[in-house]
Amino acid sequence: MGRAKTYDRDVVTERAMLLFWERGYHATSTRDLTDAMGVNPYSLYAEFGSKEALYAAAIDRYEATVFQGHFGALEASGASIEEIRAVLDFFGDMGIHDVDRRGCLLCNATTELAPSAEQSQLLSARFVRRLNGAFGNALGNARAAGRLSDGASGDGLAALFPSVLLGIFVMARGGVDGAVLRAAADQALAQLEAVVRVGA
Amino acid sequence: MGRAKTYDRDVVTERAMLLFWERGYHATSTRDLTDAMGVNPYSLYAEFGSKEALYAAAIDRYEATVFQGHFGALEASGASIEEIRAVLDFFGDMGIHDVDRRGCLLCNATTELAPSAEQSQLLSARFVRRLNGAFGNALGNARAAGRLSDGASGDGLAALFPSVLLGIFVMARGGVDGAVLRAAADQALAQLEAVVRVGA
DNA sequence: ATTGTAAAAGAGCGATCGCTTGGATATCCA
DNA sequence: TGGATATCCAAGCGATCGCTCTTTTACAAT
Repeated sequence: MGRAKTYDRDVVTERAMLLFWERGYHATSTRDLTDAMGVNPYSLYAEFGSKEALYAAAIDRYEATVFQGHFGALEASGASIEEIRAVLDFFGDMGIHDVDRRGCLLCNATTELAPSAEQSQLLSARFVRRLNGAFGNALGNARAAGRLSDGASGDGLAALFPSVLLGIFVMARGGVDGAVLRAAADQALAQLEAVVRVGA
Repeated sequence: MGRAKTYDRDVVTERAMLLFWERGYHATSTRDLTDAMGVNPYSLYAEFGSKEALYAAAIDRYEATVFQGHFGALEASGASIEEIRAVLDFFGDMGIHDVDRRGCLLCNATTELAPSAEQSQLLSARFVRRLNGAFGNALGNARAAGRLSDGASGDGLAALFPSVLLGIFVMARGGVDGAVLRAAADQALAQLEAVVRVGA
């Protein structure tokens, strides 16, 4: 039935994702993409249809792999305080981990393409809603387990933490001193401990 | 002495700033700029030198006018709790104010151009440092006036608030539901009230 | 081995990019 | 008012943009 493809869709999508992540949408040319993906222009358009569709595929892959890897634990049925601590602590060290200053692809995509594509609004809203829901789930579990102090609902923190993380993503991409990111994360962690019942 | 200019540098820089703010750097063509500025290509390059230099001029104007207008009060010698409340409350309504979803130009510039221009790192670092210093100034004044509770230094909040605001900027540009922005700002305000001595 | 078929390869499409140039025009000084 | 001079204006520069075509090549089914 004809010649077989010499590339793997997942592999080349991953490479495109990394390039978009590093440079952004407009600053990445199709020539850059074909070079990095090891695929010819014809194959790129036969496989994905357009640069914009390739970008969407890269975004989808990012959410299914990177985002899921970072926040999936918060969405689990057993997620609680420990998972929140781990996530906030991890991104407190983003200045160390993210040495090449890629930040977060979803955050970068939101700020670069917000006004033009109406679907990007859906993307951003879904992205933030998922972050919000992830923290809300973990905090809700903690509350149900009686691990939060009486007055605290956790809803406020479920709104605060995503915003803090977005700020950390921006600062990481901007090359801000890692100590500033660490301080922001530590303060968020302190707010968390303030509502956790002692000894729970 | 030759013909006089038919445009005002401040006026055309303002127009360029608004266009960059709305669309970003790469998505704004020089044709778009000359149209919006009401200036010919020759005049644009005679006045600014390059698209990149015009962008820098727009950034400078943004910091001197918009950013200064929003955060200048926090940097004043008399700034205290009231100024912090006002700023956080204002951006809690950013979903209402920023109907055309421009977000923050400095935040957008940080995420779009971070990896390419090394000077953008300086820009982002300066931008965040100024935000940090502004909140630190107001919190320091409040502490010196004995308005913070004994244990609280305010340093943690001076790191937290800029991060929360950056998150709000991203969400506003992404078209996220205004209630989410409001909730993040309210929680930040709650953290502030938690360290303010009652009746002070 | 032969043949049908789909992918690889690379030249190149029209359009637009940032930017420049030459002649027309308007303003300032003497 | 008469040059001198700097700005305006439109046309268009080479380069690159996203994308497509034709030819060549290699795999799969017979």
